[in-house]
Amino acid sequence: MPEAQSPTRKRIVDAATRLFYAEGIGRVSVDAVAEEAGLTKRTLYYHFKSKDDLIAAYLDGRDQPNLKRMAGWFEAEQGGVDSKVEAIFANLARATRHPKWKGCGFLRTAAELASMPGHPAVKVGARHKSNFETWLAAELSGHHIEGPQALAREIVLLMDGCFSIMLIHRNPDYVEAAGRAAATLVRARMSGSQA
Amino acid sequence: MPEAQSPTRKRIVDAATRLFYAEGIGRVSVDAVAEEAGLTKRTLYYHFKSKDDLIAAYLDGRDQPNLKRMAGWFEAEQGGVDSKVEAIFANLARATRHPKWKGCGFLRTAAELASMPGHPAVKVGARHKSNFETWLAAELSGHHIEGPQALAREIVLLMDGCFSIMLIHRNPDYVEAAGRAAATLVRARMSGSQA
DNA sequence: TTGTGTATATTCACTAGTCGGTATACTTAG
DNA sequence: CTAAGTATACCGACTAGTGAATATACACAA
Repeated sequence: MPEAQSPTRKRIVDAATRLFYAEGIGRVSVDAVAEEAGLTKRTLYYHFKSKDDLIAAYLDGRDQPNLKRMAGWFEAEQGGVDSKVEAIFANLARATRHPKWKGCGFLRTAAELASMPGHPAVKVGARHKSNFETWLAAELSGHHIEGPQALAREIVLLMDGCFSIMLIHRNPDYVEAAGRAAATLVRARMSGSQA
Repeated sequence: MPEAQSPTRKRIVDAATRLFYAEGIGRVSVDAVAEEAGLTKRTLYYHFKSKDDLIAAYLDGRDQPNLKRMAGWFEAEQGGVDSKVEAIFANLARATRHPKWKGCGFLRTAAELASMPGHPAVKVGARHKSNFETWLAAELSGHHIEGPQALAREIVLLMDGCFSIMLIHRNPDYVEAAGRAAATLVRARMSGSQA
């Protein structure tokens, strides 16, 4: 029985994270992950019962870092809520320009597992996306916004639209456009506003 | 040299379409496509030079049918442009309830090929998405809408957000929410309107 | 009408390599 | 001595792609 917080386990997850994100879960073999981690496949299978298990662990490890990154962008912006939302997209547009950027790992994994809706990794992804939506709704509350939950969902849709379409067009203009649309939706729900 | 419109070639593309959409391009072998088409792998390789070539042909065959489906939904709605746009999402929400629905084939393929941005199938997908955006912008023009191109792009982002997030949550409420957001964005750009 | 050449289209059998997963044995720390 | 952890070596199944032979159909000459 392997320890949940074993350093070896962490090395495996780190290696899996690098490879799975860069190449996609279907294009990376367990052998490749083991080699990247500097150990043998048998050791990997001592710490994880299957590749599916490892995929879920990979996504689980990305949940909090991703949320903190988004929250950091949101909080760093000094303007109103609409500006804070738009700032997330502005930072995202910058991130997509990085050569190693390959979209959202959660969405890409869900796309690869579209024929297995109950896959544990998809459940981890669903939890992450819900976490983000809930966090955003909380941030939007108490700013004279009607329906912060509904607004958070609309913004999530725009953001995931960015992630997906960027893999097709590779054109950050789409992310900027999404940011403007998100700001429009925020202002449309601000009481006393007419645009 | 195989004919471009050979009936055998069509059988292969049809078989590939069924399997690739249902399982994903990475989870379907060339052998499986050949068997589904009722011929041998060697024959398949007579008509297509590689699996990548076949994947591109699969997506190319979905371009026009997909566009016509969207256009049909748009035109069938009797109300204003905002209602017509929302109708696309309403129909989409219904489509996502079908058990065989597995998201957008173009986006899923792009997600699987995220590490190969120049892949011919990704280019086919980019052309399809551009075709849709261009068609929508044309439909939005001439209805007292400011910036129909920018609006079409925002709607595309919401739609692709639906496709992606539905693979994670499998909850059609997201599609309905996207439809309402799209209608809001349309009305925000209608001259003389205050919402 | 018959025979022959040629291009298209299809099959069987195969390669060389990769896949996820495991049986077995060894090392090392308590 | 025991048990956790790691290594070597292997499994059967599957992978994309190919070599060589062959079936089919039609053009054209005798």
